[in-house]
Amino acid sequence: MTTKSADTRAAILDRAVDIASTGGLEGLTIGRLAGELQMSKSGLFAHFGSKQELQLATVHEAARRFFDAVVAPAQAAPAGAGRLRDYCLRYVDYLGADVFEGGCFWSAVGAEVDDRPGPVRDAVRELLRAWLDELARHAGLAGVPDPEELAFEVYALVSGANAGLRLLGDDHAPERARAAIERRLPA
Amino acid sequence: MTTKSADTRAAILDRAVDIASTGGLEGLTIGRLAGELQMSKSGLFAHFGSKQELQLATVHEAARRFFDAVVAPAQAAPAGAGRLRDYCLRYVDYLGADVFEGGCFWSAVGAEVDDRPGPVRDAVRELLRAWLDELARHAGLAGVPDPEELAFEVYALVSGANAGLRLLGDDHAPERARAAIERRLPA
DNA sequence: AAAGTAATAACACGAACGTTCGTATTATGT
DNA sequence: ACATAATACGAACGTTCGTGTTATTACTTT
Repeated sequence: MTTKSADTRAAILDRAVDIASTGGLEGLTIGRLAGELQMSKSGLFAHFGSKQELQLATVHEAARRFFDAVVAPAQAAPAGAGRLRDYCLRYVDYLGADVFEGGCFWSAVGAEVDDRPGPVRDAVRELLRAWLDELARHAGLAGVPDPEELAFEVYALVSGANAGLRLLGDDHAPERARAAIERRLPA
Repeated sequence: MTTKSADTRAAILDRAVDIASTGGLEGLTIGRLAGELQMSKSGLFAHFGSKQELQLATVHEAARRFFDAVVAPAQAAPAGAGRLRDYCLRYVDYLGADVFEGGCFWSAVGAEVDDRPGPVRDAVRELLRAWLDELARHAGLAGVPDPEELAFEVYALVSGANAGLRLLGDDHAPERARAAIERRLPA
């Protein structure tokens, strides 16, 4: 059963994720969110109880989107080198796929929360680490000597491509990242 | 001649850069800055006339610090491969050198302004591009096939190391970046 | 030492922030 | 149909934001 409340909550988070991907969790204000969704601040607020809960819910919703866009579709590929390559390709492609309105959610939010201790930072950190672990796991299965080093490099290159795309307006930044990753992947 | 006003302004910007490196330009509020420096909001405000001017001055002061820590000391090395290597080493080292209180200023601020058009974003963009151009220039002198690709990769890896350091708390992230860069540099 | 200028402080403003409260409306279950 | 919960609303709270205006201190220069 899909209750009314759940629908509203989903609509709120759907918009919240895009707002946060552009303006960060700081730009995600309850007033703005309520305005865009044409509902009252208090009505919206009641769904979460606090700003922090809204932020946490937004982060987890973003993780769901990332999972659907990058992780899930790659499950068809065989574990190890194949899955690793599939992950990497989709990881780069996701930058240009408008999964989030403001580019990579994690790049936008990561730099924002890294010096702000608390549950929100912990959630972002844990989700990112889980993703890197998953990359490293399949690199390990593929026989890569230092799987964590490879996971780090892939993450850095994709994040750099997002910055190149968003900040510098360099349209072939993703292609640069793809080239670097391709050169790094096991044959 | 060093007037009183210039000294105060320098002290303000000195603190402003560190605040912005932690909380971003959004966390750099006039009230907080005035409080930490034990002066009135209006007295501080008079030095800049607007928040945007304060932000621009802060960005340029950050550029000066980066220049002093990374660019200037490398001028001793010979142009080309030598300078490129020196740049890269200092670029990585600067992450752990506490040049900014909150890690890499450009990582903190870049993701924040990338979706916010205006003079501040333009300034950050131009400064970053100048740095990448300088890296690429010496890569070109060193005979690297695709100098801009190399500059991009170095930038991505250092930015990634900052994220690893700050967000994940991974202390050997810089070493990972160093290893990747070393492997990439011309012999 | 006095006059004049530059720098800082004090105070107030409108707007937006997160949050709380009481009330009205809409769905649900009997 | 009616009772009861779930959901949304509007208004207001206290705080902080950036930005002015007006006064007072602190420096410079004669």
